[in-house]
Formats: sequence, structure tokens, C-alpha cells
Amino acid sequence: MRKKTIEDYVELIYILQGKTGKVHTNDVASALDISPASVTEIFQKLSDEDYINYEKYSGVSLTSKGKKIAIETKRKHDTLKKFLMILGITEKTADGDACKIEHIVTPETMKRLTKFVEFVQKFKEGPRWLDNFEHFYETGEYFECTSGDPKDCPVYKKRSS
Amino acid sequence: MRKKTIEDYVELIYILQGKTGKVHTNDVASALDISPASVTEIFQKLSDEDYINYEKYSGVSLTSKGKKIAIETKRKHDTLKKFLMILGITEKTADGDACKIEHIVTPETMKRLTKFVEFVQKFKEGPRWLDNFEHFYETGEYFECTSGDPKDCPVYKKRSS
DNA sequence: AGTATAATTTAGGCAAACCTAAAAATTTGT
DNA sequence: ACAAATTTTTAGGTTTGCCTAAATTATACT
Repeated sequence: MRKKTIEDYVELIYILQGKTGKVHTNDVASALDISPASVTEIFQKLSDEDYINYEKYSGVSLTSKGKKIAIETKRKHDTLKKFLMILGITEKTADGDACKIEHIVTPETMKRLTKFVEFVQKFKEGPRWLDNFEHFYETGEYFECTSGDPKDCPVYKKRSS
Repeated sequence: MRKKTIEDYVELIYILQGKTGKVHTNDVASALDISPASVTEIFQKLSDEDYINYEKYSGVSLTSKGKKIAIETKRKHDTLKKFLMILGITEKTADGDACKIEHIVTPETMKRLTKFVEFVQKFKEGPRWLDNFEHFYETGEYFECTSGDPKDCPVYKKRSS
């Protein structure tokens, strides 16, 4: 069930690293709820493939290769999460889904979604059609707002975020 | 890399089953590019968990439990694909991404996306904001269409689909 | 500084998902 | 119908990602 990718680990290390840049076996173990022994194995593997600098018994830090992957993955994650939240998905669910989708989505799709988020965010409080979508989602009532006076296309609900 | 879920197998069997409803070891093996021996194991497992009816050396067919999963998974797949295509992603990419996302997405997100597709499809040729998104995607030019005379919010491009 | 405690690593094991090679059952061609 | 070819299954092996228990190293307290 739980298949963690290299990206997962690297991103997590990136997030966990404090000012010192050092991340310890136990930090990762408790974050992922796996045994410290397993984390040691993971560290060895990541080190072999040059994603992290690993020195026994001291912590671990990202190499430049690792950092690059981490930043890229985190950027994907944040965009996906924002995207899902725009559609009205709760933060917690959006975060969880983003975490899974970020590893499998193609660059083409990612690019589209990124642009979409950018597009929507240009509105101060969300575009009108999004309010109408929200209303449709809640009630099933549907209004088409492509023509006529904008006053005929009411906004049903102000979005909070 | 290749992690096949029960859903994957069941959906595939659903797709592969012809008029007779029988699917054979080799069909699945060549579809997934794995060995026939592995398919036998998979059949045994799926049979143990009552997703398929399995009789050695004859083919395999879905139980009602299996069929239910298969139909549901296919429905998810189709919705995700439509959704991605609404955003302008090419059919091939949308299909591939849908195939991966369908297994990991939460019901909450799935419900939202389904409604979103329904919402957009109520427009005959796609809502105006989608055309504007397309224009924004292509050119970076941005127009806000929430107020004022609709004529001030031009449509730049008619969508084909 | 020396010992108790905590963190980390090593060693060995288990289960899942694949594999190959060989055995067994089925199907095909004459 | 029966031998040859094909399909399917069995048996046994490999790798991966996790585990526990025990050994080792680091840290913290007096």
C-alpha cells in the first residue's frame, strides 16, 4: 500500500531540515511512522545515489542534486494543493491528494494546472464563475453567465479563502 | 516503479472480457507485459478475495464484487480524463494521467471533479472563462470578466471539443 | 569523567510482486 | 484419435521495503 518514492524522502528531508540543514533518523522515522532502522536503510540508498550527504550517527543533509529535486517536488505539491483548494476541496484532503498526485502527474498536465492557478489567482476574491460553481455544487442550480447583463449572473456566496 | 493495484487488474479484466466474459492468463500477461506465471498468482489472489471466478486452466470472469469495482474505477477514469481535457490537456496525456490518478484520489476530490465536469458541460461550447483561460495560457494576456458589459470580455478562440 | 539514557546502526527475517524453468493440461492439425 | 504445439500452472528464486532485536555510538546528568 505505502510505496514511498525517492521524491517523497527528499522532499520530506527538505521540509524537516532546520537552520542547520541536518535531519536525523528519528525525525524521518516519526514523520513517516516507520522504524528508525528502515530510515537508516533509506539514508544509505539516498546517499548511494547522491541525493543526500550521509555520515553515520550524525544527521543528513541534501546534496545540490537532492535539493533540486526537493524544491521541484515541493513546488508541484503546492501548486496541486492550491489547485484542488480552488475547486473547493478542503485543505487537509487537498494536501493529501497533492502528495500522491505530485509523483505521477506528467509535466504537460502540471504546466496546465500551474497556469490555471495563476489565472484564477489574478482575481482578487476568485472569479465569479467559481462562485457559481460553488452554488451549483451545493444546490444543483445552474446559471449560465456568458451573455446578457452581468447582474443576471448573481454571485451566491463569497469564498472565504 | 510498477505498482499494480487490485483495481488495475479488475478494471483490465473488465475491459478485456469479450462477449463470453472470459479472460485468459495470456491476455492479461501481454496487456501488462508481465509473465503468464505472475498472472496465475494474481488470479489466485483476486480469486481468494472474491473479485473473480477462477477455475484452473479455464479463463477468469468477474464476480459481482469485482464488476462493481471495475465499473466504478472506469467511471473515475472517464471523469478524470474529461476533467483534464477540459483544462486543455491532450487526450493521450489525459488518458495516461487519469489512469494513475484514479487509484489514489480521495472520494471527496472525485466528487468535486465530477461536479466540475458536469458544471462545465452545461455550456454548449464551453464557458467563456474557459476560452479566456485558453487565451491566457497561450499568450499570458489576462482579462477579468466579472463585471461590466460582457462585450468587454471577449472570447478569443472557439474550443473545438 | 563516568554512567545511565537515548539515538542510530547492524543483522537477520518476512511478505509482496515480480521472475525463469520445468511440469502439466489443453488445444490443434492431420 | 493422437502427436505436436500452445497455454497454464507449479516450484523455486530475486529484489524491495518494511520489520524486530541486539549491538553500537552519542548525549546528558551528577
